[in-house]
Amino acid sequence: MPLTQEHKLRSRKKILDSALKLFIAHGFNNVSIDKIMQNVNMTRGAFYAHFSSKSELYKESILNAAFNTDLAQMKPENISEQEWIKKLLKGYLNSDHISLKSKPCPLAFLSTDVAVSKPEVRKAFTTTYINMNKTILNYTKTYSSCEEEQTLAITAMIIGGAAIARAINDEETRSKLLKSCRETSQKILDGA
Amino acid sequence: MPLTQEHKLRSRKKILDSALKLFIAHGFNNVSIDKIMQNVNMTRGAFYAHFSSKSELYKESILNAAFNTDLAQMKPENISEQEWIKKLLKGYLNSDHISLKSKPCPLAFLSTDVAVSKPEVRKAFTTTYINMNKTILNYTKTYSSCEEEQTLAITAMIIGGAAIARAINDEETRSKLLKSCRETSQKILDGA
DNA sequence: GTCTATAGAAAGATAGAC
DNA sequence: GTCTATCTTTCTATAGAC
Repeated sequence: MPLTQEHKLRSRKKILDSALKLFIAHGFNNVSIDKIMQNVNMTRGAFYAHFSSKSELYKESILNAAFNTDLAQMKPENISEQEWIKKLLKGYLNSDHISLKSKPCPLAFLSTDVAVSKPEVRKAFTTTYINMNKTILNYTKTYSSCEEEQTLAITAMIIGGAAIARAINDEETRSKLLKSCRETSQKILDGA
Repeated sequence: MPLTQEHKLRSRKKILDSALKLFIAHGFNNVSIDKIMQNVNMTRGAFYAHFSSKSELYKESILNAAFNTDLAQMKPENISEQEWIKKLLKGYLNSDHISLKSKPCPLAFLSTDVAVSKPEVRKAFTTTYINMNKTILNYTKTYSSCEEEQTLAITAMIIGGAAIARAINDEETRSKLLKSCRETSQKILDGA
């Protein structure tokens, strides 16, 4: 790969990571292209060498985020499917995730913005959501009678739980909510 | 009550309803004060006789919406608590609710916007969320061993389910998701 | 590929007339 | 209480130099 192209790809990746972080932290409309580019030490002009519009950036940053989540990584070989899912759930319904200290789930923190976005953005969100459920089902079906209905309900619960936990500003309610979602989702899986 | 004050209250209520509808349909930042006022046949100047800022309007429209939900109304005397909850769940996880044809739940359709809003807005959201759980628990505890943990998990599931259903643009996935949440939430309540 | 400069549009909030 | 007019800021996107 030529040096210039590799350089371009590195720039692109930096822009995508910066964009997602800012979109989640402040909302799509509250983040200007200027701020995103300043965050990676570039200027607004350079942006359009990578993306044709802010909306395209949004779509790409969602796909990039989905690719980076813990769930999208390979399961470590030394632990079981059941342990892996338990670990993932724990990491998801965790205050570090809610406060964006760990890799954020675009499904939990962007839903409102996505609902009013262009079709291409909603498509990226939809694909990410479907893949999340498929991946979880592939793990859970190896150790429980879990079917699609259960994974759809569980992902709704954990995505909803994370979204609410981030929106509310009462710490006691937040930790009760996260605990309830952790325990109830685990129960559904174990009992299924 | 003087005629002018009654008139003012009527105007205020119209603005609040218009605002909520538009905020949910297009997102907080995509709705200008101009559009909200045009929607009730008034101009931007009149807005500031009712609210000091767009953010205050947001807070008040969330509280107004919470007051108007089906859950906030009295249970009809001729049906049981269990039937009432079942009916409410059905109405919530319903395509009419997702497409905003029935009275929308601010918790499901505003979470991302609220998460990046001013403390007063998040406070209104938090109070609404806590009240939703209290109200549900008051009904469910009359017929099942349902406790706070179950209501927190169930509201996370239905709020999350509604939020995702609105964000995705695949009709088949949407109806599968809503059905799963309806059935699983019902099972948790009946089994609790 | 990245920069600076700028065009063009839109928004929140205020001032003053009626 | 509601109107019109305006100030001021901010944003997306483009143009052209290097």
